[in-house]
Amino acid sequence: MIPPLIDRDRLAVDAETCAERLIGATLVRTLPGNVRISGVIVETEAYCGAEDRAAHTFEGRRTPRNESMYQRAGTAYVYFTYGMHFCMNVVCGDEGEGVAVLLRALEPVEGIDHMRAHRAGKRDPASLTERDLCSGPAKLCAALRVDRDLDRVDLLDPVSPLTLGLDQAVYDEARRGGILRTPRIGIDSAGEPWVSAPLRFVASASPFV
DNA sequence: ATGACGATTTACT
DNA sequence: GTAAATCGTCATA
Repeated sequence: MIPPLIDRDRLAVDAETCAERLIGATLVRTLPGNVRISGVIVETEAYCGAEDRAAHTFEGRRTPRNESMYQRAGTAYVYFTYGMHFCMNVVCGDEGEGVAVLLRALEPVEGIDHMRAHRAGKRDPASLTERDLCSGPAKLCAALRVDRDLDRVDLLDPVSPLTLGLDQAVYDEARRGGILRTPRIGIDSAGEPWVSAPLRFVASASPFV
């Protein structure tokens, strides 16, 4: 079924609140040929803007790359890293604030065979377990074929090729086991207090992280 | 113009 | 556990 879009007001809050709130929401990718690929968000990280040493917008840095992070809540911020991977964020807060939530893992729902094909690359698609399809920020982008073309897309516009939905039953089920908070991953050079700040959120019951 | 460095993943020892 | 892959971006000059 098609989940209704999330309300923009629900996203126009601080990154920490938004990151917690996005656990259980559904990310939907639409490809040419009526192909739908979707999954439920089970792991997120908050990036808190100018004050956050680990954020791309630290000290108000504004460049062509991170421009979309300053757009209104509900905008996608997709960036290229390590010369080979894409990662995606959901912009939150107020327009011009530069705060966002990194999506780190999904529970695959629709288009699982397409995910396999997109993630396999040179490998045998059948060798990938379902748990391995979207369990990482760059993995989920590969699985849903999210790349730089989707940077700056409005995730709350129903005609966008990438949207954010909220099905109440799915949402509740994903959050049933509770939500765990831990420090963020891969930001070791950011220094304290940011390295140990508990800004990563995980659906504790999920095997898909 | 140049160089250092990633909000990572994968394969290999 | 360790290391390679791989290149756009950004700060410095």
